[in-house]
Formats: sequence, structure tokens, C-alpha cells
Amino acid sequence: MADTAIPIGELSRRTGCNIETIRYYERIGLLPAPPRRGRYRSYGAEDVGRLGFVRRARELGFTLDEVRALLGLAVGGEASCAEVRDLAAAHLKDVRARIADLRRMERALAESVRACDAGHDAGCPLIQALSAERSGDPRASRARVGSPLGR
Amino acid sequence: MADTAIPIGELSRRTGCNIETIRYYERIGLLPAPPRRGRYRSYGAEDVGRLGFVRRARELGFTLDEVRALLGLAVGGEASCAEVRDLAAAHLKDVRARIADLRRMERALAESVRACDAGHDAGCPLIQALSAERSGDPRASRARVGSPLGR
DNA sequence: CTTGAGTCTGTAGTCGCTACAGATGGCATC
DNA sequence: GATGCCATCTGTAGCGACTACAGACTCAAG
Repeated sequence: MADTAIPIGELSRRTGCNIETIRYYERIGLLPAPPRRGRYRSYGAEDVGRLGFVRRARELGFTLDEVRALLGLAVGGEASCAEVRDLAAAHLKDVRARIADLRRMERALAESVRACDAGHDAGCPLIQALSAERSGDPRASRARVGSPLGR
Repeated sequence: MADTAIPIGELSRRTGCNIETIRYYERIGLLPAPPRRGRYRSYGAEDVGRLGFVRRARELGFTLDEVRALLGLAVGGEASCAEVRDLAAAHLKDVRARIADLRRMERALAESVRACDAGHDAGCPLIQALSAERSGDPRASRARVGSPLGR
């Protein structure tokens, strides 16, 4: 029922994707420009599927470029499966690196907060920790893939 | 030894912070504008300390706004320590939430890659998973602080 | 007739940098 | 004195992935 002529608002509701984001995806060519009813975009059932695919891939943390690649590979058969797998494996590695990064932060933060709670003789321990120069060359640390100081 | 009249290049070398980033920090008011020797910025030892502080706070994942707050609190005594602690504790909570998010991604990705390796009867399992609509309301999931689909 | 909801286009803002272009300054070398 | 080279300067624009407007329009209900 009502699988054709879906306006953008309903596509948004069905997929949980912001209207502005849908138009953004169209602008960057991630979604095809749908036909128009008058001046309004008119989507079909397959657009719900495609956008759902995009959303789910985004939830797994794939970049829009990766999603683009995945969409391209989704239609292919046997051969593309290996490519998909490699893309996912590479992404998994990246996710794990980011987890490791965050866990380092977590440990340091938790330790600092704990020190704060424990009491402090000479000033705030957290400020002390941030103020103190640690030994070693600052250039040597944290040279990972992507941004050197990723948030 | 040469603790005053440090040019920006050496400040960069000493702190491991990009020259462009140093100027950026000055532009947004995170670092004070230093005096000039002619038209060149001339830093002192305290600038090395301050920028080091910023770098270390950034490494713990604090936003620039939080770093600004920390810098403001760093000079205060007793009273500000509690504020610092709370800031760090709030940030720690945020870091943990992001870790949880990433771990969800990690599990789903690892599972998909594993399924891919295991063999596939009807098409690529990973593509299948992305294509399949899961039950439940898409609007209900993942409404966390900050961006709904954070990378 | 008015009101409200939905949609449209286009542009600018977010965060934390990074990467230029093009000018200028000072120092060493030939 | 000319040349080259390095460091520095300002200003602007780009990244990724949205988000947030402003201001116009269409359409249906009351």
C-alpha cells in the first residue's frame, strides 16, 4: 500500500533519515535524483531500501565514500563479495584502532579523576598532569593513520 | 638557553604542534597573541608550557571549548579543582559512550566478516545484512548526545 | 480567505584543523 | 650585488557529514 509516489517527508519517517540529509545525499550523488510530481520529489519503494542500506552502513561507521562503494558492489555477484569483505575488514581495523585510542583516553581520564577524588596536597592533580611535561619526544607519539589528533 | 624569543617554527618543534595549528589557536583566542620581533611572532617559555597543556588536553579528547575552560581553571586554586574534576568526569562519560558505540560497530562488523569467510549460499552475507530491514522503529535507535550518526 | 503543513532552492554554519597562494624578511653563498 | 633558500607572514578555501536557516511555493482544510 502506497509504495509509489512517496514524498520526502514520508521517506524521512520510514528511514529515520533527516529530510535535509536526504537532499544532501542526493546533492552529493549518493542517492539518485528521483522523478518529480510537479516540483516535489517522488520516491518509490526501492528508494526506501536504498536509503535504509545507506543508514545501516553509516551505523556501522562506514564513510560516505565507503557507502558509495558498497552500493556499487551490492548489485554485483560472487566477485564483488570479496571486495565487500575486504572493505569491511579494513574498516573493522580502523574501528579497532579508534577503540584503542579511546581506551587510552579513558584510562588516563579515569586515573586523573580518581586522583582528584583521592585528595590533593599541591594543587589539582588533573591540572598538574596536564601541565607536566612528560619525558620523551613529542613528535614520536601518536602518529597513526588519519588525523594525528582525532576526536 | 634560548628560553625567550622563540620563533613559531621552534615552538612547533618543541610542542609537536603544527605551525598552522598554532596560528589557528591564536586566531580563535585559545592562545594569546604573542609580541612580535619585527613582523615575526616571538614566544617565551610560558607559551611552550601553555601549548603543551593544550596538546595534552587534546590528546585526552577534550574539545577546544573544554580546553579553553581548563586553561581558565588552571590558574585557580582549591575551588576550581572541583570544576575541573566535573569537566573531566563528564568527558569521561562521553568517551565511554563513544567506546560503547564503536564496540557495537566492531561486533557487527566482525560478525559480518566472519559470515563472509564462512561461505555464502545466497549472495554476500554482508550486503544481505545491510539490505535487510531489521524489525523495530528506526526512529527509536541511537538517539545519543551529539550527532545521531557520529563518525 | 486564511492558516498551516509540507516542500522547494540556496547558502552558511559546525569542529578542528590543513593546505594552499603570494608576499616579505634575513642569511649564506657565489 | 645578485641569487638562492629558508622561515615567516596574511588571507582564504577545503575537508566530512551533516544541520540550520531564509524566503518562496503549493495545496488542502476550516
